[in-house]
Amino acid sequence: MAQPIRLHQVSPLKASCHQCSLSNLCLPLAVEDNELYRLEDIVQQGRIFSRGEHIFDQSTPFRSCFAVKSGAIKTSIISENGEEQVTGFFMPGELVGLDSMGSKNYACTAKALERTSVCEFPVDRLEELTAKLPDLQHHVYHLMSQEIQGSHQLAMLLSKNTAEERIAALLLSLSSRFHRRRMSGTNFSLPMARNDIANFLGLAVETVSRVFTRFQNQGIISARGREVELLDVEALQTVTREFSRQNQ
Amino acid sequence: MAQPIRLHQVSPLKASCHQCSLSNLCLPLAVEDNELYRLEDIVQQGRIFSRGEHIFDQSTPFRSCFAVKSGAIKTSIISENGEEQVTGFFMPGELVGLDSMGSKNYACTAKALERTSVCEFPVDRLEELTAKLPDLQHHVYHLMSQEIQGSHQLAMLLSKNTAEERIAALLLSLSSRFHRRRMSGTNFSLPMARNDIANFLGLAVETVSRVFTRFQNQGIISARGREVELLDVEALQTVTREFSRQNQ
DNA sequence: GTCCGTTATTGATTCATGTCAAAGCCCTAC
DNA sequence: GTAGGGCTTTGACATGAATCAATAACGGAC
Repeated sequence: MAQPIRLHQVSPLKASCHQCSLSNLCLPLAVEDNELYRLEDIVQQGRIFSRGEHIFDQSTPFRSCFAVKSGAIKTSIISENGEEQVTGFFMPGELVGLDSMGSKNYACTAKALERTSVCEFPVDRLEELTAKLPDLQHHVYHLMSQEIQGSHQLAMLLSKNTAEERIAALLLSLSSRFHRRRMSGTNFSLPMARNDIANFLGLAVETVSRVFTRFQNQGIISARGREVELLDVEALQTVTREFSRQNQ
Repeated sequence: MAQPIRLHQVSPLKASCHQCSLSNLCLPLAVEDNELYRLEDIVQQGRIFSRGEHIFDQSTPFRSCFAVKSGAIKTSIISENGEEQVTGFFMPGELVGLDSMGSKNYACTAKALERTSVCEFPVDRLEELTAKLPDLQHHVYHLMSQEIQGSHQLAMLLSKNTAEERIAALLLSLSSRFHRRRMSGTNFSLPMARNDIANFLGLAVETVSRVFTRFQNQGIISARGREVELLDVEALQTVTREFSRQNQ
């Protein structure tokens, strides 16, 4: 279908959502094709962060949300006494920073787990745009509610489930997120270290390590470092009995 | 200051945010006086629920958010295998249902902990209104992000803190929420049963009970059933070292 | 006021997971 | 290619909180 020609040229600083392979996962998902230029107007092509770099931290004034384009990000909160709690992992197509909406500073710290590129959505402009595009507003509400639900699901996992159940749940969650991007859901490489997994799931690193080897001995998975293969998804689902709804 | 007379009469079904004592905590907080009638236009005076009644559950189609007017509500998610996880307690002035925004059904079950009255905000109309009132939209984003943050804080509490720390944190959170309503922050009655506290904090009831008596023996609190007095807030804060930021 | 079901407390024991300690592995940088 | 530091694994042991079990207190209904 021929699109009417728009006078909005793609500048080097502007992202082209039209051409982005993640447009069916990211915000463009909720914007009509003929309105997409409005989103492109406000998006800024973010820079590339190398592994370990901070995208922002809890002392940064909150300006923007970030969509992951490639790579992966972990977010965590750090308490007064310096303890860290990993609150999430963000993969391509996912939006980081929603937990800070309406706050003065970011509510968490975001760190690139690997070489990562992002698109930046300045919130003041995003809020203007969501007021104009009801579908987009609805979608942002939806994304935020998803994040609340995911976090509640995590709380449930933390308070009710064993180490094995937690890890099975995480593996399945990652699996479905890879799958959504049309990548293998059974053969992938973990973007995060054991340490991050442990912290996220409220476990000691040693426990994570032990569960991985246990799963391996049972033939459920096969793992070498960050390389993982899910050999028996059924078995993992049996272990879990929950967390399934976390990603829609 | 004289307000221009509005032709919007207060019908029995409509709430009067103007006269509501909670207007400085609830949504009216983010609406200019001269726009308040718009909010009143969409609010429905909800009915009164008696203790134990469901406001909605996970099979109810999502239609509305509810503001607590009096009483208290607990929300929880119930997993496939029937396990319950209490996800929050809502006191007067607080908004229930944000975790379901954009979903087909409610994401949780809401139950009145005591005789409770609510105001109802149908979401379709609320979304229309937030598109028209930028401040209100901003506030809703803010409330949702607060809920994400609170839930992350809970996850941290669950994964990093001892039973004593969790309970101290909850007591302080309740204290500050009572205080915000200009009620005593040191002398109040818990709206929820020990069981709900236990479930929320990922503990066994027995543990909650034991910690209560321990705190009592240490002279930190004094408790008789649901009646609680905080005798040494400092001590509680020392126990906690976190969770403080949970309520703004 | 009294009865009965629910909720709370207290005690004894068990167990999953944390902690401490020590190798081993891998990956990067020189 | 090799050296170094950071991750990861594995083992031994300690422990906080769960579980099981029983009693006690409460609170609503009649």
